[in-house]
Amino acid sequence: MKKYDPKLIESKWQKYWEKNKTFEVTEDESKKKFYGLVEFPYPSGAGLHVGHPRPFTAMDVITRKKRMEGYNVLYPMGFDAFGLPTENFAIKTGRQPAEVTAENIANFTRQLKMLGYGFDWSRVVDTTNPKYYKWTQWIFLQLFKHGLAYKKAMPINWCPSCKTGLANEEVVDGKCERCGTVVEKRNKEQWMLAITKYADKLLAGLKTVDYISQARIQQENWIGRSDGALIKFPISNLQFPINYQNSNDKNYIEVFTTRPDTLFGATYIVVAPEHPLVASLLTISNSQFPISNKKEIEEYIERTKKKTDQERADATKQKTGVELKGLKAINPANNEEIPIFVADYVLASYGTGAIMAVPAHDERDFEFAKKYNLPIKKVVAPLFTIDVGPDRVRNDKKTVYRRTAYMLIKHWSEDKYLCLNWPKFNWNSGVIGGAEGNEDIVEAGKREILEETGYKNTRLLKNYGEIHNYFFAGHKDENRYAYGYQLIFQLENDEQLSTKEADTKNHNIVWVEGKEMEKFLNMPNFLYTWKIFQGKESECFSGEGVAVNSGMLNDLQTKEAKEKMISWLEEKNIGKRKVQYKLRDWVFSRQRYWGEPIPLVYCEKCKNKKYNYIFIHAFSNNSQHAFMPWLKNKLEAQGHEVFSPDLPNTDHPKAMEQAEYILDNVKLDENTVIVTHSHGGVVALRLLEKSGQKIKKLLLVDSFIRPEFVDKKRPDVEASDNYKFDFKKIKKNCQEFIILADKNFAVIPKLQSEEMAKLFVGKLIITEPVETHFRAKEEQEVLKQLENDGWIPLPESALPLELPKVKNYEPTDTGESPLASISKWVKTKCPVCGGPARRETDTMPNWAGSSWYFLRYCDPKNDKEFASADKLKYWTPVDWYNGGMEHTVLHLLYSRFWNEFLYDIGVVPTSEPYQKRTSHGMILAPDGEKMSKSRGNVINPDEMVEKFGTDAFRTYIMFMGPFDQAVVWDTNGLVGVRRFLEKVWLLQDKVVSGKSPNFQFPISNFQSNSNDKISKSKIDTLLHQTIKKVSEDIEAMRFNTAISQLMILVNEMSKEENISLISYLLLLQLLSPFAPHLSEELWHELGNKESISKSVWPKYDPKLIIEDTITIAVQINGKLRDTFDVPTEMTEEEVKKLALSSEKVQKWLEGKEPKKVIYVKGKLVSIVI
RNA sequence: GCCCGGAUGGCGGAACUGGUAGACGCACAGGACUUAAAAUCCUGCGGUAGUAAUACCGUGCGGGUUCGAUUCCCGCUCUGGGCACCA
Repeated sequence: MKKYDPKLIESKWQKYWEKNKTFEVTEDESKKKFYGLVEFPYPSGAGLHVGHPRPFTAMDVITRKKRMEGYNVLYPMGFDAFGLPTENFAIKTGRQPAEVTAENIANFTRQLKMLGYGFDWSRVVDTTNPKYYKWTQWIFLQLFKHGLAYKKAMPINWCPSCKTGLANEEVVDGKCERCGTVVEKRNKEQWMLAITKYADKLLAGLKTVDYISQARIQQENWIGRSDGALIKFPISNLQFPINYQNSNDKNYIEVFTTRPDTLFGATYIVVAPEHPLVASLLTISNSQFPISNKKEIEEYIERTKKKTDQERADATKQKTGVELKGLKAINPANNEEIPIFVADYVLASYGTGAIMAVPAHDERDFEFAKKYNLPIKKVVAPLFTIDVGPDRVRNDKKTVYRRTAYMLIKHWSEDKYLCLNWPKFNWNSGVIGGAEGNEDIVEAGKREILEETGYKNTRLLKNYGEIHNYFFAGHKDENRYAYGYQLIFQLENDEQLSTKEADTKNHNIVWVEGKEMEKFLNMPNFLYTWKIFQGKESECFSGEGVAVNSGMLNDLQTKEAKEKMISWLEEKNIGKRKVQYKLRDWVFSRQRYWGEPIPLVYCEKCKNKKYNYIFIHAFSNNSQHAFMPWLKNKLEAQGHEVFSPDLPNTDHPKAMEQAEYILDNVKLDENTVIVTHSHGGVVALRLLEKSGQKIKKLLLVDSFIRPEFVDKKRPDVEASDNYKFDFKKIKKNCQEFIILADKNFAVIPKLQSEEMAKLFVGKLIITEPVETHFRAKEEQEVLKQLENDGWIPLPESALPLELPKVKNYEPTDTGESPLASISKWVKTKCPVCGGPARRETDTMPNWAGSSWYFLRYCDPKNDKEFASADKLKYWTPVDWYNGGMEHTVLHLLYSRFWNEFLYDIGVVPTSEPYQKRTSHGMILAPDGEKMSKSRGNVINPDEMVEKFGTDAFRTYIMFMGPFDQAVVWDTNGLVGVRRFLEKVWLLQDKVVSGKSPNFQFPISNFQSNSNDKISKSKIDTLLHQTIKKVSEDIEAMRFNTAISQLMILVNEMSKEENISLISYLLLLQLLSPFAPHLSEELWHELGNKESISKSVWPKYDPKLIIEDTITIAVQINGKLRDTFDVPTEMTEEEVKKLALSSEKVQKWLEGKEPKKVIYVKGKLVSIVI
């Protein structure tokens, strides 16, 4: 027998697989597909470290097994190569990033091939290859054309010393990583992607996929849906008249709150330092608006600029803020005037950037209010409803409502408290007293103390406000709903009535030491009050309860109170229901060189171009309320022509008649833009069909193509047309279609809008209008869709827009992208008008290329599309995606967003890209730290493979520890795995039938019932148990226990004289996903001609895995006292009898009868004495 | 600070759904083989007491539920990941 020489056999089989294209796949409809995906690596200069192979090996094991199970397996690999580290390295060494990247990819490829993975190398992708990023840019253009990309001023990190923008990573403790200067925020116009428009879809989609719960929960939290309300707080002392009905944005502050039920408790307003109100107040002259502390505010804002969002949200730090002195708001619930603060604990990026502060019921507001001495008004009382035990509320008893004082009474000098013990009801409480009629609750309390305990002189220490209690009062045989008040008293002295005079028939008076109180009190409300008094529970109550001191909301529980408040706000038009997401739009610009150029140009001429607008209004409109007069005014002010006719017969319209009316009165040309509303859409379609003249744009505002409405009540509209259109002709006559739909689909059904978008290949915008069905009010979205900001997308034929090769690509000192200084590249022609234009100089973030790479793998060489529909249909969705914990939020969410969008525009077949998601834990360096070049603790796999061989390395990586947890690298551990493989190698000597040329391959039907009947020996049982365990463990990613089971099997086999060929071949198959080279070698050595990867994965025989005897444990009072073996089929009675008769058990029983004997089948007998 | 995980011998870890804690591997100790070493094989290996049988303690800490808790509940400590321009 040869010696086990990994180097020799590993390179031999790697060449064999490559030559035979063992792992290359094509679409094969006859087979079930399996798409296994791992996150493609960032090819850094340091090369692969031992952390990389963990997920790659795991998925290699899974896909090798799937392949043997008959699946058509796609397991691809690629490189995510744009990014900061390469760029910085290239700058430092004066080289080209492209050059460095190519080298790194070559090195990574060599290392990956060395590790023997079953990748389909013919499909490799590289995000920096123009043939790849052509499609990244193409997808961006689709996003842009569908209104999901927009420019917005966003703060960037700015180092005033280096004069460059910095990535968050380059900012350490608020200072520049390079020079240590304090980093500032600077505003810069950036491209944003409107991922927030997909918030609800991304949230809903999570319910349809199989993600590890951590990933799902993290994503849900990141999207962060909260249900609440927007509420307008009028500013009381500006000159504008306050009128809710016509309020405009100058005289109110709008807040978002999740607790509209606490509006009566809002005692001040806080706006974020970046809130537009603050800036506008500061620019307005002092004489007009008396802000007396303008300077203080300016200084405060200056200070917050230097903080990160994280520092600002840090609840441990003291909250700071400044009042806008001279300005007041009005709480619309009670018309009280309240102050307004600027404070940085409110973030501009969430909600409206302003909050109503309810210090009694929000911890942050509470802390702030304490610090600045602001009023705290309690409007929610905790509610304790007893629903278990003897005091539970009884449905068959009447409920009596009472005002009640719940009192804790401190001794006059010592730390002890006057308490009551109620023997009949098993209550331990403070003193309880009911109030009579309108009696003051504190007076009532004092009176009751006197009556019940006899103490005369009491002084109120604290009043913690209301607490409600709902329970069954046994002594009165009725349910009690107590409007409780939490009062803390102190006795002034020991002056007391004689006990006879006091009423003590139901309770005993007890003095309880302070430190015993928590144990003593057994009524939940008293315990709660005690904890507040001790400072163990916050006085601020942020939970749900019952509304109090809240006018019409009083007595309602939080849920109902919220609803009622929202209805009231909507009715009065001072607020409305609002779903708010924590998710923010995606900052898509980078001021860097090494990224995909954004394929847009800016054209001043196109921006200023004037258009001829035609407005086509709806059914039953007339000149009294003509179509969108506000829009006409705005567009005319910008210099456009607007034709907004009163159409004939609007009450009984005929679409064709109206279309002809327009054609008679206005001329269409290439600069014509038509805006329609509702029925106007039908008219516009007839117009386009008839005219034959090509126009610029058609904006369909909540329009339709069939007379089907949500309320189904418009006979005149149904009769207005036959609704048969020549869509081809219509499409040809208009360059651009925009469909604007009402999110609530209250008039026009959703399906119609979606259908139109598809028919016209148009941009579908779904938005929530100010007024349902976009009736008469000013709508920002309508204007936005008409305005031209001068950004022109490159035509598809101009893609890829390649990165220019330049010497100097360092960050500039203006904060602009390095590309901005290359004037040859920046200056270009407008693809629309041919005039001079300038290119966008920002590049895309690294996330872009990785947001869709899994789609490209399906069809990596296609130069007509990003991937063909057929191939996508066959391979997607990814069946199993494994990646790092560190990617469970951003990368996963971004790529889900892109895929969801591509699905919406009809170019990918599934809305969710990944069917299943798992995560691996990190491999830490031997020092327990993250491996990184800068720490100098990187372990290189080259070295390990050299020393131990690829198979040992792979097997060890899988054996190290639980796959989803972090593990520390330990090279010593490799020794054991190498020994294990040696053992497997040596076993070939024990194979009995030797090489058997007559053997039938494949060996899929090697079951106990085959001709080669395996007698049920100990080894066979173990072998089949191993088949079961390894199969199940691989599926559940419990690789470590799969391998330990193989070790157990091999150890047992080594003890045998002989082993059968069948057993050995089965062992090799089970081992092959982990150690493919060794298995392949031995497999062929024993006479097989085909690769082991083409053999059929073994199945276990259920009859063979059952053991003949089982061990039963005997516990006495939970402690193990004996064990014995019994035949598997023994009955419960027999086992119990056997257990009781055991000598050891008899000894522990000492002749006593056991109280209880519990039998757990096949496991143990538990005896209770 | 907020969100999501983790903690078991000298070390990596195992333990199905609440049922014999420490499988498997490393390290270590003793022995066999060998002139010797390496390799290999055998034995032992949580702690304390005891020659032993055995007993008690033991899964980060403090409580609780249970016949029985590494596993469930409450309250902490330490630690890993993420926090929107690292990938």
